[in-house]
Amino acid sequence: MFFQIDVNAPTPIYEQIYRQAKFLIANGALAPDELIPSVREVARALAINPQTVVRAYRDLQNEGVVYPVRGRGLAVAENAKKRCRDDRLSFFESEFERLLDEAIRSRLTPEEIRKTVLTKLEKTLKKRFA
Amino acid sequence: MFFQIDVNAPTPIYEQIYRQAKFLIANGALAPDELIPSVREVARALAINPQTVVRAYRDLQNEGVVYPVRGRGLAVAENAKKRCRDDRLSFFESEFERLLDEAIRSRLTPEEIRKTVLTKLEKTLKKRFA
Amino acid sequence: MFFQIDVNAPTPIYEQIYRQAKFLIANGALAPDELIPSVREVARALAINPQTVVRAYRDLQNEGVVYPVRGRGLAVAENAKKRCRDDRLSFFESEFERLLDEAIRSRLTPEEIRKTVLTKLEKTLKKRFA
Amino acid sequence: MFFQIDVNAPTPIYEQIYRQAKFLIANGALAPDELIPSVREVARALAINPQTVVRAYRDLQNEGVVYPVRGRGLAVAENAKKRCRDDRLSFFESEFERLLDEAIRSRLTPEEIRKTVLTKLEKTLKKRFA
DNA sequence: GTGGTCTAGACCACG
DNA sequence: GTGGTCTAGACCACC
Repeated sequence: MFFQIDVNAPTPIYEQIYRQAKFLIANGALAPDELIPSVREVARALAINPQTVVRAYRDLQNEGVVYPVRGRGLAVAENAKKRCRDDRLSFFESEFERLLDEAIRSRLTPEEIRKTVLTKLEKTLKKRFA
Repeated sequence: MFFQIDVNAPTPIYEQIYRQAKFLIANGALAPDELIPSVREVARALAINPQTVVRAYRDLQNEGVVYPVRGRGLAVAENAKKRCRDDRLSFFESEFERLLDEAIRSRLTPEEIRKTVLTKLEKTLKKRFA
Repeated sequence: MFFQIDVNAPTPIYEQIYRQAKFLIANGALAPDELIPSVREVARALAINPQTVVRAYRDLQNEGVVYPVRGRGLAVAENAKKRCRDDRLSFFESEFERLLDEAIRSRLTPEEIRKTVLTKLEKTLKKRFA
Repeated sequence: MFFQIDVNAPTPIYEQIYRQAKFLIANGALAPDELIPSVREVARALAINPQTVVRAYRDLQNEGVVYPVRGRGLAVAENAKKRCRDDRLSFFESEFERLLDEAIRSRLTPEEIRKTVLTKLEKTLKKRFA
């Protein structure tokens, strides 16, 4: 299945789906005019309520990333790839920035922050991409 | 005022106060047996609901970091400094780890993650500690 | 081809076909006892699902506007012309009325409504019948 | 109560609320930084399911027309008035245009269209604003 | 089969 | 008290 969700993550499930869909489009894994997996299919595969998927797909539609094909499903918009590409890192980047801001407000020193980030980063990447 | 909060941050206000109090204790800015600022004082200074401060202070009490002094307020516990020191980086570290996890689930490549983190890190530290 | 549909319009495709068929009959473009275009022909010409055409033709049959000719298709009923004539403007009229109702509920003033309608009306007619 | 809905209208209830909220903001009936009626309040007053109101309010938030005030409700954004003003007539205008387009596709003549619109317009305005 | 809307009710976080 | 999320299930329109 396309989507990998973590029901225990603080990020809402619908948002995880929403973001991953955009990433898949950016990657080209979902091509323009191609139908994305149906609401029911995703709900079944992830063992979640269809409404949760509906919510994610509605947000994608509101952004113009996908468009409805009557009676068939939702398809990737022509111009979606470029737009999703632009969003690609900005999610991650802005969340990382917020994290740094709060660390600074909490009086962590630049050295502490830098050391923690660099250590954790390499350790995690090593472990997850070993 | 001791605390610097950001009402627009996704982190609840009460948690921002809770964390910063612990950091201040770890730093020694709030010494053992010293009274911490009163609920009213904090609420007025930050222009927030007193209940929010109450909630933060309750969490601190539940952890044994502060203890009530009848009629006078809340004071820093004797053994609090050591305990807060241990927590010092763990908040930041664990949140950064969750962020990395989601980035990986979202199919960002190690290179993209590393580049984004390093760039943003230095840029932010430079700007905020210039 | 007789029918002109807009797959992006909010009006269902089958209803667009249904209405246009009735208008064509009212106009005399489709005469009594004349065969209307076959389901396959229409579906192919408009590049739509044959079931959609079937649905439109079923509605026409249910109203008695067309009748089946075994092995040949659907033909226009004798008394259809008069009946279609009566429906001619009522679709448009009733939809326009609903539109006005919602505009009023949305607090648009009579002046705003009148001005918008008159301007748009003349502009559109001019452009489309130039 | 602020909102007037028609449960029998083809327009979804949540969209009726969404639109009327924008109109009220454009009118100044809902001022910047003022709290809009709560989800529960609206649901009770209109005798509809709170989720339906939630849906409308979420759309307003996504557009940046209202913003959440933690624990208190949703407030009108500073720049919302201008934006809503711009949208004010465009809903009505674009729907009217779609209606005209379909009338033309249905082979109504310019004269028929003009006569129907003008008659219905004056009759409705007279009746509703008598 | 598809998505869209609505209802009903639960639980949570926040102030 | 507020909004946010999720579940469960119904009914509809469309193809």
